[in-house]
Order: sequence, then structure tokens, then C-alpha cells
Amino acid sequence: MEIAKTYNSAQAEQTWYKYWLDNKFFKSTPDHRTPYTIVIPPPNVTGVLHMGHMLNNTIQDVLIRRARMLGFNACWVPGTDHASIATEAKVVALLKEQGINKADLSREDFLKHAWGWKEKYGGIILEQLKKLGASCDWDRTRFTMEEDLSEAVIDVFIDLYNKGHIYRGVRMVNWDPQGLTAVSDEEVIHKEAQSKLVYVKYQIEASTGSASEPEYITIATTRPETIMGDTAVCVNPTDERYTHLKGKNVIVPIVNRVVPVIFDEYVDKEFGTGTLKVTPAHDINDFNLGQRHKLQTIDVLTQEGKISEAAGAYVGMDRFACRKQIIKDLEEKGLVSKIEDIKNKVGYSERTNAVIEPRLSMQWFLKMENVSKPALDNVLNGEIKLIPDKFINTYKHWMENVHDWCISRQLWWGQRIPAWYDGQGNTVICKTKEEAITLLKVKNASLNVNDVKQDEDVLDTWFSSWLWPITVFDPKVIRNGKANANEDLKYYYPTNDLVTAPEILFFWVARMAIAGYEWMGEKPFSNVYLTGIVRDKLGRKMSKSLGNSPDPLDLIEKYGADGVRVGMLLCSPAGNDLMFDESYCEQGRNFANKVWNAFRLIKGFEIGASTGSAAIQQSDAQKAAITWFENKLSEQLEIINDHYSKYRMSDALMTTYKLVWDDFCAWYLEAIKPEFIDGKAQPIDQVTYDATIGYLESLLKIMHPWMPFITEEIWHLLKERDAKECIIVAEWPVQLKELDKKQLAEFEVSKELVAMVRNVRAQKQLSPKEKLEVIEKSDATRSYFDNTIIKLANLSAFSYTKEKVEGAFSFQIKTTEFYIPLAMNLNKEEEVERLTKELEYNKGFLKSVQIKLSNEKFVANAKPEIIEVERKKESDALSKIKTLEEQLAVLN
RNA sequence: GGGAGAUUAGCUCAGCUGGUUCAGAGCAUCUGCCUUACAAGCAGAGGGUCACAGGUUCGAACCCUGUAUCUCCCA
Repeated sequence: MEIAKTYNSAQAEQTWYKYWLDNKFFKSTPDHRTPYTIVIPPPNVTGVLHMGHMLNNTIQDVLIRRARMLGFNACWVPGTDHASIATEAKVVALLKEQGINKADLSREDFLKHAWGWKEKYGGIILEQLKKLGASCDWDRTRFTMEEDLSEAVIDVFIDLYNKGHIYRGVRMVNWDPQGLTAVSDEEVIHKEAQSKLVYVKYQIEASTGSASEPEYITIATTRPETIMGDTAVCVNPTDERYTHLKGKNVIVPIVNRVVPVIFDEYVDKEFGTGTLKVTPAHDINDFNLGQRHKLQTIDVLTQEGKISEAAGAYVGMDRFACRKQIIKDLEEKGLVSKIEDIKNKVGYSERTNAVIEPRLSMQWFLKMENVSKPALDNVLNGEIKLIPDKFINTYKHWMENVHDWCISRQLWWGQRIPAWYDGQGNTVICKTKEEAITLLKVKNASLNVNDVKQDEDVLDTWFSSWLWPITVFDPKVIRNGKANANEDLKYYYPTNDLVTAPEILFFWVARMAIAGYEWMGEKPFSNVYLTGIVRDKLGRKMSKSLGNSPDPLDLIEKYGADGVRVGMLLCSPAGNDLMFDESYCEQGRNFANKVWNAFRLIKGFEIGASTGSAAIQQSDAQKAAITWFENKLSEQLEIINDHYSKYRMSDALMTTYKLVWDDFCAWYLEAIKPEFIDGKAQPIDQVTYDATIGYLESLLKIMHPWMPFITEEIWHLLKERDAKECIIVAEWPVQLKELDKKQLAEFEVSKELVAMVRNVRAQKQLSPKEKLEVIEKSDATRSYFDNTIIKLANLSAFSYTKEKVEGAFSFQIKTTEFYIPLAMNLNKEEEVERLTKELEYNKGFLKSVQIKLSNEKFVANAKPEIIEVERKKESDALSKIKTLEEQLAVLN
């Protein structure tokens, strides 16, 4: 069979993904094994795969594949999130293109369009995940808006309401004037902006009878368009500049409203002029002031962010246009004393990027104080681990200062709030209209059934996804109670690992923890692995608008899924952002190709007869290499397992990479590779061949989580296997019970020796083909790796002597001296220089060690083993120096 | 404004309990090689005042204090 010189990723990817699906290797059902569970952070149903998903899901796939190989019942649940605002915005935009206005549609018709849209475009991202090899149990795919899951959301609302955690009230909320909905605090992104601080003069109302010049007080504001809503001016009571204003009123410009001057500690004397215009309808702090001082609230903005009728001026004008206009008008009236450029933070909607408007409105809230406690405690006590743990601080800080959660959204796409009103001020919370009528009748005997109306709003998307680790398994558990949980939930919950971005630590992770304790009485996951943000190599966040994000699918096409997976993870320290560059994918692809070629070499071996006259015997070089690699593999496997246990993904990958490339390809294969005689490769003996195949299989297994496709491909090309005998379900290799550390150390010395010989060749410009001889000055007569060294360094002989060899090139490894007799004459000067340099170095070393050893405090305080090491260094250095001096003496 | 984290080779990062001349890896660079698995490769080499300034210690990349720069979170 002809094997291609380079690995064809596209073909293997297609073949094996289908094969895995057909054989149901991703599928998990409860059984006697221990489960290992991950629920996917459900991507936005409108989303397309970006680099963040790529990173995130590759990590999950690595974890799940390894768990599967370790013998766990591995279950990775996929799905999508309905993303209320984002999806509704997309549907509204699409309808607009078709000339349809949302306002003209009924709720039902709009939802039909939305579902139609979801069926058509939703879930593209799940198909894309398959391209990177994600081994999700697709039969379990869930969507947060599907009927069962939605019902659970309603159950949860009712339950929380009954427990007294949910309330409705008029509060200052973050209003998105584009999405036309309230959003939670977490959905507001604060960005620094260049703003103008306008100093406006408000006339102080003259005391009766006084005819003097009008007196003014100057306030500074970045929001002059809200002046029409001013109902007071506030100063700090300790501010001596303004004490004379006690009991006075001022006249609000433009609308000429007379409002009081109030005194409150809240005002910062240093900022602006130390006076504050108070607009209770449009600023949370002003609202609080208004409450304290019983001020009138005048809402001068509409929900679209335009000036409202109540303003009495500029009605219908956009808020930003009005800002410009009002400054102009105030200037004309001579009421602007100055305008300053300042930097301040402006909130933007996470979903629509519109500037958030603080706005008073009637909303539903969840009281966080009580429900959040177990979720905080169990992170602090380590029951739930955050990786890396630096996030514990952030988490703690948020949890301790958490505000009530505004959970209502003025949208249609989502779970509708199960609150019912009778039009006369009575409200009941229940699932159906029938129930509502019954319940309302109790409160209102003269109830008119036609007046019973359900709340128009839906719930925040996170109010559904916080149930994700529970309801993907058993959506009915909320109403049935956890004692009646189904088999799946009992078996898979709590899940093991959650892999997600730090950005949604509060949005989602914290809230899932809350929900987990509230309804399951138990954590939803044991470990939360927080990935970094994928940035470009200039450190900029990858984004569509910057156009600096490669399309993951293009990368896969170019470098292969395995190559991209390796590339992503090579540069992804946990919790730190990663500076992505395509060259990492190239490195990944090159690695895949290296593996492919190692396979080609092995596959090409011709196996010699094991008996008879033409029998091929295993050489000592091969025998030694085999025992060495068995130990090396075991040693490195232990390190890899340790990295995994600490979620050090890039370290686990790099260790794997070096084990394969350096230890296996560069040393092991070179050592056992049969020689060429007369241009023809010699056959290999059966024992060496079998051992090599065994090692390759172990390595393929270790590589599989990172590179699922190429490993499966080679696994099957290596030998005929049964239909179900796939690497994806192969057993993870086990370590040796006991490592031969002495042999490992000995081989390291051998490697150094080989490198030394190669170095001499390079220096003296000798061909690698020219055989050299090496003599070791030693009492020994042979050692385990002699023949391996002969093979690797291409020596004619490797021998031992007790005497000094003169006229040969000499060098030391540790304290042992070696000679290479060279046909050419040594360049005396060069040798003297080289040896002198080495002598100087060793003398310097010796000095530093001796200083340390002669320091009484060191000898008194340092641990005995440390002192022992220092003494050994001293004696080694002394012996090295002696040897070098002898060598130099001979040359001179 | 409050808090967290970072700063180690050209780049991306390790460095876990302070202790080997502890300063490391991968990539990139340079030099020599088309050596019949692999030029997507092989062999070799160079490259760092561990941000800066103090301090603790027999000993500091590591602990402490301050400074600078950057990132993130919260208000």
C-alpha cells in the first residue's frame, strides 16, 4: 500500500467523524461506570463559530476524550441558548427588510417568525463544532427555549416567588433604548468616553421684595438634555460656599421651573462646582436623593430615548440631538459659563451597543441576598474549584456586593413571566390562565374573566440558562422535586468540569451555582476552568468589527482540525488571554505531519524471519533503546497525567509533543531503525518491531485527545481492527510500577555524548557519514547503551581505557573524560583556547561553591542535603579542573 | 475612585516549598545539510541586568515595601 508523504487531514476528518457517529461512540447512557460529565456553555443560537468557541470547545473535547479513555462514562451535553435580545433584534431586523414592522404583528405571529428563523439559521454553530471534532452526545442536544426547559424556567419563577425571593417594583433600571428593554447590571458594558462637562447657571429665585441683580448658582453636568427633568439642586451641607442658599429656590432654565436647593452629603464638593442638578427620573443617585428628599420625578425621555411630552420642550427630539441643541440654546441665553472636556464612563448595552439610559420602570427582581449564600460559601471552601484560583477573589467580591437581579425583559422571545393581573391591582403567579382565574377570584369576587391578562414581559435569558446543568438532564425536576429526579439527573449530576470564559463568571457561572444549591441542594459542577480571551498578536480582542479574527473553519481547512486544536492549546495558559497567531496552527500541522511520517517509517519496516539461517536478531542497540523508551514513556506519562490533574493544558500538550517528537522520533526511532546496506533497508526483527508498534500505539492514545483524527487514522492503518476497536474508546496507557531512574539518567549522559560527537563533526566539518571512534577513560569495560551510542553517533567503535589518550580530541561529561582520535591534526591553539575557557568556567564555579561552603552561616542554616550537594559540586569541580589542567599540560 | 492580576530570550509562556552555574521550553533567528520517514525536515549555535529602586535572608526570578507600565473586574 502506498502511503502519502504528507498527511491528508480533510479526508481523515470526514471519514472518522462519521465513523464515530455511526458507531455511537459519543453516546452516553447511565451504567455501572463512574460518569464524567460536561455541559457545554450553550452558544447563542444566532452565533457562528469564532475563535473563542474554538478554544473553549477544544478544551472540553480534550477533557471528555481523555475521560472516555480513562474508562469513565463520558457525557458531553451540547445545546444552544435562545439569547433573547440578540435573537429578537435579528428577527426584527429581518422583518424590517421584508417591510414588516414588529409593532404591527401580534405576539403569536412574531413568535412564529422567530421560530422560523431559529429553525433555519439556529444551530449552525453546532454543525461547525463537529468540524473541530467535538465528541458531544448529539442525541442530547438541548435548546433553552424548548418546551420542557421553558416550563422548568416558569416552575423556578413560581417557586422563587412562593419562597418570597421575587418581587415587582418600580426601580431605576438599565434601559436599552434600541432593544426597548431593561437589561441587568451585568449586561451593561462601561466604556470610557470623551464627554463635555457643561457649566450651567441656574438663577436663584429672588427673595420677595428684593430688586437687586439676579443671582446665579452654577452646576456642572454631562447630561444637559435632562435639565427639563430637574426637580432640585443639591449641595453638600458642609460646603461653606453655599450655606447662604438654605431655604432658597432656583429656577431651572428652559422650563423655568422653580425647584428647591437641598443639602445632602452625597454631593462631592470637589467635582465640578460642588453643586448637582437632581433629576430623579434619569440617574440612580438622583433617584435616591429624590426618595430621601421627597422630590417630584419627571420622566423627560421616552422608551426610545427621545424627549417626552413631560419635558415641555424639545419634545420628540433624540436625546443626543437634544444635548447639542440645548447647549446651543443655553449659550444664547448666556447661561453657560464654561464647557470642559472630560473623560467619563458611559454604559453600553452588551447586546445592541446602544448607550444605556437609566430609566424608572416597573420590573421583576430576584432578591439575591439569601439565595446566593451557598454559592459563595462553596467556592470559598473549595467545594467548587475555580481554575485558576485567582478568580476566587473576583467571584467573592461580586457575590458579596451583588445587587438584586432584574429578570424581566420587554421582549417576546423568551419565557413569558407567569404573572396575571385582573386590571384592578391584583396579581397572582401561576402557570395557566385557568389557575389564574381561580386564584384571582379569591382576591376579587367580581372578577371579569376578560380582564385577566398575563404579564407582557419575558425572562432574562440567563434566568433560563442558570438551570442548564440541571434541566438538560431532567427538566421536570423542579416541579417533581429532586427526590423524584430521573435516572439521568441522578447519574450525571453534579457535572465534573465546566469550561467557560471569565467574562461570564457572574452572568452564568455564579448563577448556575446558585440554582444548583437552590434546587438540587448540591453544586452543579466540581471544577470551573476559565479560559482566556483570544486576542490577536497585537493583543487586541478578536472581533468582527476589527476584522482581526480568522474564520476557524478556514483555519481547519488550511491546517487540519488536529493542527488547529494543537495550535490553539499550545498558546493557551489557563485564565490568561492568549495572543493567537496562525503560526501556532502551522506548528500544529507540522506536528501532525511529523507523527504521520513516524508512522510511515514504521509501516515501511520489513520484518525479518525469526528462525532459520536468514533469521534477523535483535541488536543490543535496539534492546537497550526499547527498555529505555519504556521507562521514558512511563516517566513522561506520569508528568502528563499530573499536568492534566492541575488543568495545565498547554503543559500537558507540550510534554506530549516533546515525548513524541524528541524522545520517540529523534532518539528511539533513530536507535532502532535498521541500517541501509547497499542502498537497501535491512529487515527488522520481530521483537523490536512489536515493541515499536506497541509504543506507537501508546503514543497515539496519549495524543488522541489533542489530535483525534490523525490518531484514529493511523490507528486503523497500523493494523486491521474490529469495527468497534477504535482509539477513541481505547484505554489510556498505564505507567510502569517502578521506573528505572538509573537507566534514564544513564541515557541522558549517552545523549550528551552523542551530541558531543555530532558537535565535533560540525566543528571539524566532517561528514555525518564518516565513522569516528570514541574512547572513554574509565575503569568500566562496557555499559548498557554502548551499542546505542555507536548507532546514534555513527561510531566505528566505542571503547574504554584506563590511560590518557594523547593527540586525540578530548572532552568531559560530568567528571568523565572522553577521547576522539582524529585522522587530521588537532589545531593546538584552538584546543588550548577551548580548554582554557572551560578551565576558567570551572574555576569560577568552584570559587562560588567554596565561598558558599566557607560561609559559617550557610553551613549552620542550610538543610544538610543542600550542603551535601554543594560538597559534591566542589569535589566534581576539583576533579574536572585537575583533568583540564593535565590536558593543557600535555598540549603545551 | 475601589479591587485583582501581570511584567522572565525577538514572540508566546514554564519556573510548584527561597537552595545545583537557576535562569528554562516551544516558536522565531543564525550556520551547515535535498543523509532513501519527514525541508511541514535533520544536525548544531547564538540569545535574558528575571520591569525599576530599596529591604529581609547564609542564599531572592521567587518573600516584604515603594515606583513605573499594562490588562481585567467593580462603582
